[in-house]
Amino acid sequence: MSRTTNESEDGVLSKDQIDSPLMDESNGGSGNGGMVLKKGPWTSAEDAILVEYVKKHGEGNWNAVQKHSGLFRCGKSCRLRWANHLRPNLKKGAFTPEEERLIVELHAKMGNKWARMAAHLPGRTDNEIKNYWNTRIKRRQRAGLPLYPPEVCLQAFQESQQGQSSGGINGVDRVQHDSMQANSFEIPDVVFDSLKGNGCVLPYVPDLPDISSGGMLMKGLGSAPYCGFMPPTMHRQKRLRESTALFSTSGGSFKNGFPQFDQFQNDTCDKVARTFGLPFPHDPDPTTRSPLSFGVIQGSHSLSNGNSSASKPTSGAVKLELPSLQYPETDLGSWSTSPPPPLLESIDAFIQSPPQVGTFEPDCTSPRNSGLLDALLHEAKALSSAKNHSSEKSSNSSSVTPGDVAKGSNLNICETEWEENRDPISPLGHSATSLFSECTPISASGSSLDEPPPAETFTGCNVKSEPVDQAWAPDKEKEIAPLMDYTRPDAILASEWFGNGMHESIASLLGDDLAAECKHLASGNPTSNQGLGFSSCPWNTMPPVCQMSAQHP
DNA sequence: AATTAAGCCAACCGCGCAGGA
DNA sequence: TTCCTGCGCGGTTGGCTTAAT
Repeated sequence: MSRTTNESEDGVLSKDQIDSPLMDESNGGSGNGGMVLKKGPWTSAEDAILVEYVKKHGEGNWNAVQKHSGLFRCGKSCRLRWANHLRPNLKKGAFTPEEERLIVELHAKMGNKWARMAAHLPGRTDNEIKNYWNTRIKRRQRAGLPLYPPEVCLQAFQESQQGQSSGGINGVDRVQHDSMQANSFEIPDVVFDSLKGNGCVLPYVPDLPDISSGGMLMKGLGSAPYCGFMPPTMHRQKRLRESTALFSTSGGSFKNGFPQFDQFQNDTCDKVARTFGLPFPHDPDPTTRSPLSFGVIQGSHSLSNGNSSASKPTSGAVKLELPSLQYPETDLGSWSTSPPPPLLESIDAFIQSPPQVGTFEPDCTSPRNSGLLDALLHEAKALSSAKNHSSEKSSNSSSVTPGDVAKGSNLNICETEWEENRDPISPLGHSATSLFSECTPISASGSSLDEPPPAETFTGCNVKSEPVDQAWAPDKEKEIAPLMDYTRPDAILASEWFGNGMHESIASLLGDDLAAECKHLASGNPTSNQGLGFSSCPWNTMPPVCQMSAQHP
């Protein structure tokens, strides 16, 4: 596994190596007494030295290694080498199917917490898992598959329902898990099964609207651990920490008492939601609803045709790991073939009776993230909730106005702009762009992952008000488009929540001009309760907003 | 056979946290 | 309280390997 190029079996460092560009001269300063540290691949000799050192002195105090062992490596490098390659009991080779499943489950639960995931996978390192996951994501994205197998989604969903009924994640009095540690680390080795019990994922699902609105709105594009879905401009790690800090510093509880781990869970939920098709809670058109429209659907073409699956490395084969798509019959089969019908039914029921956005406790939409806009909206919401909450739920459930349809083109333009302004692989990208790409393969002909259909045909702006272009993957589009929009940041604007006098509150915060704009947009919203998927009008405003929030530190 | 693209993985980098001085 | 150091984590990169053309 470990490549030891620059191998110099007989020595720690040759002069060439020391003089090589690999040597980190920048680190040769204070801590190293001007000594040049070597970079790059480790040699077996270095490994031996490090192993010997650890045997004598134990792990830790890595900076001392270089001082006492003669290795020209920085402490970090030593630690990394030890942890990833030299320490005993490391398991080498391809991940077994069990491990893969575990990783998926853990990731669904933890997000990009590689070290924590590694704790559940004896012999595996965080780096290994991370690499595996990233590769898997790429594969699945390319293949148009959902990141999480339906089973995981369903489990998560089921968990969420249980959790919702049992305690309410949104409860103010909910105990603040000390970050994820409480739930993720203490989880027994077995992972996902235990996940069922801790309700850690569950909370998210019901909160999807919140996620899509508050979370995304605030965070901009960044919610997903996803890992690869994160906008390059904003590191998730950073965001997570920031948001966590935000939560923790605000008295340990957000107004609604979202625990710190909510952020973490948000990630999970986000992922689960995406896998679900994200917007799953709202499918305004029952006719389009089907098991396939849930979860599997986005990638379901693959799943259903047995082409899915995540990497299914050949068991025991170290270097024989092939792209997951080459193992359709194995793992994929289990993931894709048969989501438990009962679960689907429950999901279906959930879809039929999704939590109305308007019914959200105001605090449920409180900023889980540290986005500026989110904070503003939340504040505005808090200000307005008292006077507006009860009376205006229906007022904004206005139907589509002609003007809305007329706006279609503009909206589409804006949507296009939005598409252009976001990272194609961001969580939002997943909900929209990714959906495009994921659906295209099945749809037909000329489409490819690289060539998503024009946004205009898929924006959802007109989905409800007028038939979409049926020429393009009609069925799939019907299923997905409505769902998709729900995941968009603008959905919140389209919701009752936003419409319920929110503009008034916003006016106090943003000024009349902005508020007027918001009001205008909100009033033009063709959907209200159920039409979250068709938040076409507000959509216009979102790109700049999201950009702002995304840029917000 | 040569070239190119994609996959994969080890290692590096930056950041933040915790503990101690 | 502030600063420093050590450490760990997560994201990214560089380069090797393999597959495809």
